Amino acid sequence: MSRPAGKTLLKPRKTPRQARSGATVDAILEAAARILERSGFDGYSTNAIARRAGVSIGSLYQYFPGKDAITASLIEREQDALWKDIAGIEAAAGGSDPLRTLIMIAVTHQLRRPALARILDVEEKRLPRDIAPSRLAEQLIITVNTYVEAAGYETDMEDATTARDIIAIIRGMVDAAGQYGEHDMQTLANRIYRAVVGYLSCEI
Amino acid sequence: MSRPAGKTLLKPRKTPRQARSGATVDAILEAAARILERSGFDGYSTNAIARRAGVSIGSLYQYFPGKDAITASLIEREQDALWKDIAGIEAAAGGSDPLRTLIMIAVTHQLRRPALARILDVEEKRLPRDIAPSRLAEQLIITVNTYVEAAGYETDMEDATTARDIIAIIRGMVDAAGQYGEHDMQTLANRIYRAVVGYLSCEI
DNA sequence: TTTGAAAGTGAGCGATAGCTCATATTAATA
DNA sequence: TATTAATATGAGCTATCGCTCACTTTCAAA
Repeated sequence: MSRPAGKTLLKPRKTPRQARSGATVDAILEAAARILERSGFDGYSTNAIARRAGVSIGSLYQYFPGKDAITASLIEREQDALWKDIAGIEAAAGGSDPLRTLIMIAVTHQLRRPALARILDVEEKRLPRDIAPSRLAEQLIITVNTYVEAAGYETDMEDATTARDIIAIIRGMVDAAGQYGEHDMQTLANRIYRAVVGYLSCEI
Repeated sequence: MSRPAGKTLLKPRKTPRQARSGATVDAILEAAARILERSGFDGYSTNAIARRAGVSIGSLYQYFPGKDAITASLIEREQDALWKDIAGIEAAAGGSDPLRTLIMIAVTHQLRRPALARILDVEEKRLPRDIAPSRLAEQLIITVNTYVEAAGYETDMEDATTARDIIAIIRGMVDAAGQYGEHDMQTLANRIYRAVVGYLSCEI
């Protein structure tokens, strides 16, 4: 329970050099994910994570400086996967509507492991600013801004209000859908698309 | 840390009969609120709550069966205040646009104590279903449905998808605004209104 | 092989959390 | 004023948590 000052580090203290240690880190992260999505914060302890990963508590602390670091790494892992998909949009030519594709990716991602995604969203907000991953948020704003302008709508590149609003709309609707156990991704994506386009078009 | 089965009660174990005990309960709730909005979950312990409330830990447990019950009561307190404002809309004639009024109320409420509101939103999702207050959600859906139909838009009263989407949009945008430290309520309310009306009007 | 670094182990420490209960105080009732 | 129910107290119990460290095992380079 002790949380001395200067202890909130994000990065693993040791970088895996051999294959087996990489597997250990993966096992720890996956164990943490499974505990979180099955029982929430109850039972989400470092000892429980190590036990479920089939790894000793000592090994866990060889790679993570603290419990929050595990959660942060987990968030980063999911965000990287999401960002990888999003970054693929540009590669896949500009044939279809990139905004629509973006929404579909967000929906797909959130509904793949809904319980985990939702609890990580919550935990991300709870984590101290200096430990929580934040790259995704900035990258997303830029990307959304680009797509919105490409679609012919005006935006304010400076304060990025429009992009932030759109992201807030998507996140809000996708989160709610996960909460209510929705599973029809197409329908959900359509509704979100309506909200976003409606917001951009509305001239009241 | 023990959390035996059957211990997750929502209601205070004892109902205050004298004035002073009512004051005790209020002091506990306000102390919990202050701790939460000032330092988040760090330091949000029953002992700390009692100390800040100027009340003994024993008194705290006379009225609350556990820590979660305090948080739940706090959420309920805020939701009741919000609902009281919303219920006042109908009383205040149907002169202006009720949807717009509803949005303004939500914005005002969230930005009055933004840190507290945001952390309670998070905690509400984290709390076990059987202990978290849920009346507001149901009431809100009905109200929003009514306003939307009064404004001339079609809705599906059964699955309440439209109402839920609108609530998700409002919550998402208001939460994000609180996160980014926005304080201009009028501007924010206008943007949310655009999103909601846009969603309702968009025919894609 | 030898050898040293990398990886892995787990008993157990210090801290603190949630919570109880025997007791004291206060306020309403007779 | 005497009685009793309501309210308040806080030392301290137990459980568990995050985490350390002295130690063993495994692997790969020499």
